[in-house]
This record gives sequence, C-alpha cells and structure tokens, in this order.
Amino acid sequence: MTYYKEYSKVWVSVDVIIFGFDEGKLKVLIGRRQMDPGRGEWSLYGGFVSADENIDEAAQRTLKKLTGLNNLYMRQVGAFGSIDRDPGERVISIAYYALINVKDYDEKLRVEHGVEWIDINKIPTLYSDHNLMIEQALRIMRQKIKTAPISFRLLPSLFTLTQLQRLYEAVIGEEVDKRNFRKRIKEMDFIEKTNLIDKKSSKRGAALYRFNTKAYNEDSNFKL
Amino acid sequence: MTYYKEYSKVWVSVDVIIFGFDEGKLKVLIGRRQMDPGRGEWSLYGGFVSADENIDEAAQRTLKKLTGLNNLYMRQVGAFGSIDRDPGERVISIAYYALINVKDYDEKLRVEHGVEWIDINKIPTLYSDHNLMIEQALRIMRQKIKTAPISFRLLPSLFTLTQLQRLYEAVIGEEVDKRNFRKRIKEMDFIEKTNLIDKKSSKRGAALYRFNTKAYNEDSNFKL
DNA sequence: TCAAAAGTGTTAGATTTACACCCATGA
DNA sequence: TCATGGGTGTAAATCTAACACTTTTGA
Repeated sequence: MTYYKEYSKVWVSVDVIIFGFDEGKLKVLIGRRQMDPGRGEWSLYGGFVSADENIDEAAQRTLKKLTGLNNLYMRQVGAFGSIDRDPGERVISIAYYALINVKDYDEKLRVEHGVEWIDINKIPTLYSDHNLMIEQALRIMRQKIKTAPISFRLLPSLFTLTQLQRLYEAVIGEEVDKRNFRKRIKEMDFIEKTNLIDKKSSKRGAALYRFNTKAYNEDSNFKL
Repeated sequence: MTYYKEYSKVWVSVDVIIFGFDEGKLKVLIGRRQMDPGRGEWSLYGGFVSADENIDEAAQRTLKKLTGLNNLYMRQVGAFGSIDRDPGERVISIAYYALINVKDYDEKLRVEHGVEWIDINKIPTLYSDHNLMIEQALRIMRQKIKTAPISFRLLPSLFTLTQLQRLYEAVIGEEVDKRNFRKRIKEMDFIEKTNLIDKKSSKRGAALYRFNTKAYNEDSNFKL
C-alpha cells in the first residue's frame, strides 16, 4: 500500500559542520569532495539519508564515519533545499553542526578522509551552498555558547580558564575582559577548580578546571 | 545522467505553523486532516515538495493555498525526519512558521479549508509529530520577538500600544509592566504615533501607532 | 633577572525593575 | 457619576564595563 504515490521523491542528504578549537582558533573540518559532481572542490563532509534511518541517525552515522567518535554534541542547523543547490541532481540537504575536541580526533583517520582543520576566518569557497551552511551554524553556535555549556565539548576535560576564555573569544569573534570573564565563571558552581596545575601554557602554571555535568543538571543556570 | 542512483529517495513535505493573534490570544491554524493515513485527525496544514521547486517555495505555495495571502513573514523551523513519524510512509517534513494578521484572512477561505484558530495553550493532540513542530516554532518565535520587529506581522497596520503589549505577553507567556513596556517602545523611533485615535477599545480612546519599515531599516535596533 | 602568563577588586555608569495615580469618556 | 482602559515618572537595585598591578617561575 502506498499512500503518496502521486508525489515525487527526492534525495535527501546530511552535511556536518564539525567545529574544533585548536591553536587558539575556531576551526571547521573540510576536505576535497571525493565524488562527482564537484569532485575535488572544497566541501563539507556529508552523506545520503537512507530509507530506513532517522535523519539524526544519518548525521550521527556520517559523523562517526569521519571521526570514529560517538556521543558528540550535535544539533540541526536546518534544511537547505534550493532546486539547483547541487549541480548534479535535486538534493535536499539537512545541515548539522557538531563539536569535538581536536585532540580526540585520530590524526590518521583525518588524513585518511582527506579532511583538514580550517580557521573559520579563512574558509575558501566551498561546494554548493556549504559556505551558507557554515555561516548559519556559526550564527546558531554564537548564540548558544552564551546560554548553554557547550564550550566543554570543544576542550579537553581539564582546561585552564585562559583556554576557556580564548575559546569563547574565538567563537564570538571578539575579545573580552579577563577579570570580568573570570568573575562570571566563578559564579557557575559546575565549573570546578581541580588541584591540578597545567604547566604547558606558562612558567607559573595555571589551575585546571573541569565541567561537572551532574552539578550542572541540578544547579542549572548558565549565562556568559 | 544520474549521479546518485545508488541512493534511495524519500518523500519530503512541508508543514506550516500559522500564528495569528486574536481576542488577546496567540493562536495557530489547525484542521482535520483530509487524506489518509490519519484522515480526520487534528493536524497542521502541509503539502509535498515537488521535484521542481525550492523547499521555501513549497512552503510559500502551501501557505498561499490555505490563506490566499502572499508576502507573509515565514521562517524555517527545521527538518523532522524520524523514520516512523508518518504512519503511512517514510516522509521527511520541513516545518515553517508564518505570521498573519487574522483580519487579513478571508473567513470563507478558512471555512472552506476546514481550519480553525486554536489558542496555543489549548492545542489538542495532533497528527504525527505536529505538536513537537509547534513547540519548536514557539520557542523560536519567543526568542525572535525580543530582537526583531515581528509583532507587526500579527497586528493590523495601525495598532494601539495596549494591543502591542497584549500580543507580546501572549507570545512570551507572561505579563509585563505597562510603564516599562511603553518606555521601551518610545525609544524605538520606527514605532510611530499617528494622530489617529482608536475608539473601539475604550471610551477615552487610544492613540494608534504604526511600524515604519523605512525608518527601521535606517535606524535599525530593536530590543524588547 | 626578566619575560610571559596567572591571578585578583573596585568603582562609575547603564540598565532593569518595582510601583500608583490622574485622565477622558460613554454609558 | 462612575466604570473602564489610557496615559505618565521616579527611585532603588542590579548588572555591566572599564581598568592595573602583583605573583610565579623557567629560561
């Protein structure tokens, strides 16, 4: 039994915007497209939604295929559906953005897939409407980072306050005052100071902090 | 030539969440579903995306078909793609929300399509994941109304400050202080007082205001 | 010993909130 | 004349933004 047979079907794909934080910059994973049409152009990583999977699952699968990682933070950006957005066929694509800690990403796997971390301020022209997708993902993330604890998805589980601040600055695209920033962090009890010291970043050493998920869920209020 | 023939295609539909403001309440247009499966269930109005139209166009077309109106404010909510969200077939749906001035909607057309304005606080269980769609649309709109001049899409072109305030309250779901609200409105030069008086709402009469799009585009800053 | 990053408080200004009464009019 | 919604200002409290020096230590 087919209810909708008078209507036409289309291909639906997912594209993932993978953000990472490295060398003080917010970066995104892009590579050279490995299929026609557009083979060789800079592009987001993506895949087709198959008949028997949820779109969120398709995005998770695509993300896993590229990074080998599970349980990453991922959110939908939206659907992109101009008729000729894809030069080959009519394909509707649903964009997602994901956050990963660059250090968790196996370098071998990265090279294998031919993708690179590119500074969000230096993104070349990409295949199809992928530049637009990144722009929108960024807009959403910039807003999100002020009201939800997503920074921790981009950092190692132990981090210094300077790292956290640099990340915040890289995302919103402007510098903030160190003392004011730290004051606000101190008010969030779920960002815990450990008694570990990071010696890599400075001679003096900086206190390492950690995000306490449990405390956050109980206490729950976030505002940067 | 077909690039992607190894992948499967799916049906893609659009569903529109049409908000209106009437009798001091924020309402949404829903009706009884007129096709199988789910015939007779409460449902959003929707339609299929055809092979030769953008998804935004499909949404516009659907909206036009239902309301007869063009140039309505409309924004995408997102894509909904659980495998079994539709009880009949695998259909991915892209939700949009639109804002209309209830008075602009031809009552005859409304009855013809069998849709009704339902208070957002009294929405019954809807077909498929339509309740979820409305919830998300509301969340987006609640946020939007604080930073963008969208209220005017839900009001007649001339409105009183009390109307504007009641609308704002209906959207965010809480009451606000009259004097503080008016103070903020006064700061926005693109909300212009006319010398017309509305006598319907009170004996004394209330000044009618209008939104000046041109002034807004030049002056442009909005914050409620 | 000095360069480099870590760490720390105070104050002025801006914004937000709370709050109550008079006005004009039609019924 | 009175009930109804329209219209108006001030003060306290909170939040935000600006700002500079001391500490530690490895090279």
